[in-house]
Amino acid sequence: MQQRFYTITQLTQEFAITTRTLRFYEAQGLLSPQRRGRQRLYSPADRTRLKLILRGKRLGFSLAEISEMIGMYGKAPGEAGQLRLLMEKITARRTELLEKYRDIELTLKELDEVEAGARSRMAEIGGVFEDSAAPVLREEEA
DNA sequence: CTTCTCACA
DNA sequence: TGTGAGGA
Repeated sequence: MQQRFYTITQLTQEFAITTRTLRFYEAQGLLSPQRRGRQRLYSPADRTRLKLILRGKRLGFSLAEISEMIGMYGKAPGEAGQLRLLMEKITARRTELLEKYRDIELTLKELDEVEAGARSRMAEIGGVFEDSAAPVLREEEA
């Protein structure tokens, strides 16, 4: 293998993270770049690990979970065990998200009810809302 | 610029 | 799960 390395700043620029984040991941045991003197040198493998970490983060996994998932590389249960763990994590994460989703739906429904109450009360006292004719807009997030 | 530690949300 | 500060 040709040893091409990345410096900490190269990685921070490539992945839009800070040096402190990278060092933090290292302190948490998720990365272990080699050193040239006191400087960190990240191998292509380290870079790949970092990608995995960031992907895990996007999916909402904790660093501990991510560490658990990618950390068992070449360990006892092997790849099959690793994949099983991943499946478990995915199921758990989906359940968690669906639960939140239901909570949000409930809250939205309650907001509608409160709003309806406010509107009818306003009508009773003969007042008018500024936007009484405007449709309720709900923008989706990107 | 890099490194580290400590406090803090 | 990181950030801010301050020093080397």
